[in-house]
Amino acid sequence: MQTRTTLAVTGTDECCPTVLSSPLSEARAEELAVAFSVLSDPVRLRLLSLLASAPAGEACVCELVEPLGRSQPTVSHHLKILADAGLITGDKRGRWVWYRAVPDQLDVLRNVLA
Amino acid sequence: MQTRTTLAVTGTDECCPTVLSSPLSEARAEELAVAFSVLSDPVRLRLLSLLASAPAGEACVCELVEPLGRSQPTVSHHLKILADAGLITGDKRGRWVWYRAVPDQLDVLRNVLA
DNA sequence: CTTTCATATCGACGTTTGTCAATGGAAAGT
DNA sequence: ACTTTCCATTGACAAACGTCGATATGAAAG
Repeated sequence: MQTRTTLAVTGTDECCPTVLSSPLSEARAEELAVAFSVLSDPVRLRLLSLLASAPAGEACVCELVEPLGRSQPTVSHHLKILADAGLITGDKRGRWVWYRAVPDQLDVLRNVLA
Repeated sequence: MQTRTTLAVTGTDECCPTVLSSPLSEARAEELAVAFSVLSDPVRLRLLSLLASAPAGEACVCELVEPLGRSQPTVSHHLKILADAGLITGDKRGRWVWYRAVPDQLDVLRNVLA
């Protein structure tokens, strides 16, 4: 089951509350913690950067396994986590699935740290 | 043992490589993953925001335990993790230890997500 | 229709993490 | 000195996580 859990762009009532601007609610803190936990793995960070700098901005799984030095199931596992977080998207074409980075969610997280 | 592990501001040779601008080295990815893992806990995120918006920008541990709903050892544990990451600093005055947020490291992480 | 290939899912295992009760240590009050 | 108060450390435990081998799915090729 794909549980796409993107991030709320802003808080409840204010414009752009950041981590340092106002006390986080318990729910918002939990939400942000989950978002940052997606970035707290070296394999996922390298996946993001590999996809962003891949030719045409996309790559299939078979091209990612070897440079990461992890098994194919492990790479597939991390791709799913990134996709569920809205950081990448996968497009199945023929036998291959082409993944590409989606910068929007990263921007949201970046603004939270302002 | 206090292992202060702040983050390298830039990469090896380029000016300001971000996650999406160039493929991360294995070492850099590991370094960033550790940094983001500090932010991947709701208690630590709330600690950061509570300290930032506290009167005079600082608070003692005794003022943090109750709003967080965690035990005093647990709060102390998270404060240590934040301090080791360079995100906060503690200042012992009398019987109290006053913590305050240090925004510099957050800026570094924010730039990485650009 | 069988085979082959690319990817996803499952099951299991060892490691890491968050949590608290109990304890230790330091500083101030009595 | 003795007690209190504030904070850090220790030890133990359950839950979450990263990893891989085995297997399932699904699409193209022969």
